[in-house]
Amino acid sequence: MSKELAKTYDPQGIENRLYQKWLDKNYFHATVDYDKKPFTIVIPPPNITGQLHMGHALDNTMQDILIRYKRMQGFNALWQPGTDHASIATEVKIIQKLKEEGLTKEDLGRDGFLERAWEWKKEYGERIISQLKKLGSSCDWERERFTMDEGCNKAVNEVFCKMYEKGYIYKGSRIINWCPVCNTSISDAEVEYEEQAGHFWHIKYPILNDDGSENGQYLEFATTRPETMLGDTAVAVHPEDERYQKLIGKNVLLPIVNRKIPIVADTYVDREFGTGVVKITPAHDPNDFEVGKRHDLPIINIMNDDATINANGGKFEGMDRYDARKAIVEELDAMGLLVKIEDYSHNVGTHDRCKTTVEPLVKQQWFVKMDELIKPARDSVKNSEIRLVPERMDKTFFNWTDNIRDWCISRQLWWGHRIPAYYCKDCGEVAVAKEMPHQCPKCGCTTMTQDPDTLDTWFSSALWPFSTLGWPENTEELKYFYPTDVLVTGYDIIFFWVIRMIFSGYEQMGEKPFHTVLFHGLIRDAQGRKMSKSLGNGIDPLEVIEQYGADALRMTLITGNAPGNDMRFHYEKVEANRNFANKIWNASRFIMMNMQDSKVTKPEAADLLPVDRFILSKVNRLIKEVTDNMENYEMGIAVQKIFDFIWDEFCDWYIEMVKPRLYNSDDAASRNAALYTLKTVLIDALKLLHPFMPFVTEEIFCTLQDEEESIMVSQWPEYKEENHYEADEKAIETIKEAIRGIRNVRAEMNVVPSRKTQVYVVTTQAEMKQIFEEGKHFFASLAYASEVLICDNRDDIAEDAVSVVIANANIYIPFAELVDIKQELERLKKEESRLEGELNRVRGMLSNERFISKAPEAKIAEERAKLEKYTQMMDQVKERLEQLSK
RNA sequence: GGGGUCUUAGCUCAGCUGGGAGAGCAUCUGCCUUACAAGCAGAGGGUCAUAGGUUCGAGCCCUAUAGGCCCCACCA
Repeated sequence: MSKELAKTYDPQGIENRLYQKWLDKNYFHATVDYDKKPFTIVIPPPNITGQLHMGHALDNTMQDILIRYKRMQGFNALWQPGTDHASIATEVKIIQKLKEEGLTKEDLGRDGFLERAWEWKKEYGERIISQLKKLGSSCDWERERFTMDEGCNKAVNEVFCKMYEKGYIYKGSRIINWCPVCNTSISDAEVEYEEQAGHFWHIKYPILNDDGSENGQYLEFATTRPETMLGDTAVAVHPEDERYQKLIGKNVLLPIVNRKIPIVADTYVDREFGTGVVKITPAHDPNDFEVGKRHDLPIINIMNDDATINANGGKFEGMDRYDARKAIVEELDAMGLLVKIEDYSHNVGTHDRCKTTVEPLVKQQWFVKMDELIKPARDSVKNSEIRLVPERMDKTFFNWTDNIRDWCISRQLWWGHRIPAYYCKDCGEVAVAKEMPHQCPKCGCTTMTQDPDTLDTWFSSALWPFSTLGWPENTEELKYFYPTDVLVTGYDIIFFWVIRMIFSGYEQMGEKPFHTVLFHGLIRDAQGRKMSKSLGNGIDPLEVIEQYGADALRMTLITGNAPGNDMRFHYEKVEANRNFANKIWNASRFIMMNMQDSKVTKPEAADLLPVDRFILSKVNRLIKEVTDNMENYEMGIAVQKIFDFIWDEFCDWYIEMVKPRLYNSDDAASRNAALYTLKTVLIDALKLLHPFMPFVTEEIFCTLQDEEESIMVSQWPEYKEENHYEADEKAIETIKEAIRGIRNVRAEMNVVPSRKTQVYVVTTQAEMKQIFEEGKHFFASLAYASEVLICDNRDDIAEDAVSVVIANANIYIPFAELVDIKQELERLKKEESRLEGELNRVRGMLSNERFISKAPEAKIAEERAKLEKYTQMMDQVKERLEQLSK
């Protein structure tokens, strides 16, 4: 009846075939169905620039685990997939490609460039999707979306117009971060600070008399950016700084430029730092910009967009910022105004994409006003409407929400959502509208032009949880699947994305976008370094899949990892998990081999032996624990338990214990009971494992029982009180302990492995007698016993027999010619001191009045039971020692 | 400057609300036992960073110290 399985598990071939089957059966597709509860995850859309990397692999494995788990639990599970246009990242890549062809984007023009971009999207968007499929991701591919598709575009325009009308979006001239290489503004979140060695130039400006003549005194200060002096419009001191009280309100002469600039007083200046004097360049420093606003200082921009000096820089016009710096320092030196140069290490802002030093510039840009919008987002986490896992991420979250600044959303790029603002050529009126107005709302002329800028790529991803469900249309999907359930992502994009989705959800939908955010960490290389292209230490998940299978990779990424923690990637771990897949494979193969010529039926309760109930009880307990762990997003713990159960409890113990019954066809009822138990437990274990290792579990499941079409639509196992067999678990644990003891002794005594030995169990306890009576046959197959005798005393057993002591029983193995009394004495002494330690601990606890009065009763009872057990064991060891010492 | 986090077996890491220290890999010993040598059986190995405190009881909670990593802020 059952099909044959190959001797070793070979993921190649199997994985692709099964994935295709799932697609063909349409299992991943979720439709609105009010009879079922929805469970929804929206994918963090991968960029169309990239290939699948380990971070994606982890992120998507976690999502797939949750989705598969919930789907098996009967939820209407929707995993909403899609890709991100990644405006700047993609644009940079396309420009690079054009450069190889000797072209610039200007050569192509805006339309030509966009055409190329869409070609890029098609090619690389498909590639990343196909890579996600290799992982086993059970996304609803029929619903695949793209951040720049028609619907998302509509959502973006809708939000932009709505927020503009409400005053949340405004255009303003403010200081922003400018990337002179990418030629665009960027948001604060895109600036990375890095420590760089630089210099501190100490410079002095001549102080002027009221009549404009130099008074011969100087004001000294230090700067890391001397070239910006061309745009200085003041120097500032602290208002309470006694040294400079008299100078406040006077002027200094800006050298080279020969401009008279005032000395202003502002609390921004730190009196303790340097000379307590700061040059103020409102156009090129965010802090100076603020000072300038307070004192109504002119803003003199001295730089072009490519970071060369502009006409305001006089003779330095056209020079690069660093060349100008050199020239200006030289000139100041020649004028005697350079006091000294110090080495100085400071943080320099760089663009996270291209690592170019950003230039703060004052420009007209579009902004989102954040102070009001952020409130519901902050409250949602504060009052646990949205739960961050792990909890510590709350602090990171609040750190951002409490210090938020307005979000610069316009980008001087072509690839992205074009800003829906239109300008009248004649009167300059600005009209923000979803469609280009045919005429100017103010002067009525018909020449309106659209704002050339595009939006920050995160503007559209912020809308992702609802735009993908059809918003702004009021779709059935939106009503049914929104709010979504869990968002799974890396902690590195909490500011870029998570926070922005949350406030967008509240603002646009009036409701949170998800109730839980499950964070994961970074995957590092074996040395703990970040995987990066420049280091060349990246590991390609597709190669790992190719070599070891997707299941092994998925296990590797989940095992032994807690939410939000970084992890290192070791091939040894992948290998161990590949071996695990093979282990299950072979265990299943073994079971199927034995089922081949018999029809397995549900046995009578009386036919189940204690060992059967033991494993049924164990798997029942496992079901409960794993389900609890899954509910708490403790995937690493859950999968570890499944791993241990399958390998240790099921394979190494249960299967070994029932082998004799399988080989003995005389007792058909017992054989059937064993087979039934094997099959039942295996199926439950496979189900629990399926979300983690979808392929191998599916292949076995389908081979094992032809009637079921797929494990992924089977039902998640449930804990059942009637499957809990406390006494049988205890009995089999006792037998296991005895077997381990005998094996241990045999190994230590170097008994020839194949040599059979007699085993005597001495106990006067009725309960123990029964346990051993029922379990004595296990000693033959698992502990090389030729014969097991259960007796009340050791009178008839050879004096030099070796003993194994377990609670309430003493096991003797006579090794007449082998045993070394001295060695055995040593062993027993070791055991004695171990028990001594345990007894001391337990007695200490129980004799502590405060423990008795304060500890929970269950704990006290537990310790009392231990005391009894250890006391008995100790008595036996002592008795044994006495006999041997005679 | 502010915040977070880590320090547990040789290595990489688990350890959920405090109640007798775990896994994988590596090492050592013995086994090709008819599911699996990608395997089986056995063993060694840890004052859980340090010092205090809370508690009947601390790897876990609190404080301080040392070292590592990360995030935010950016005193020119």
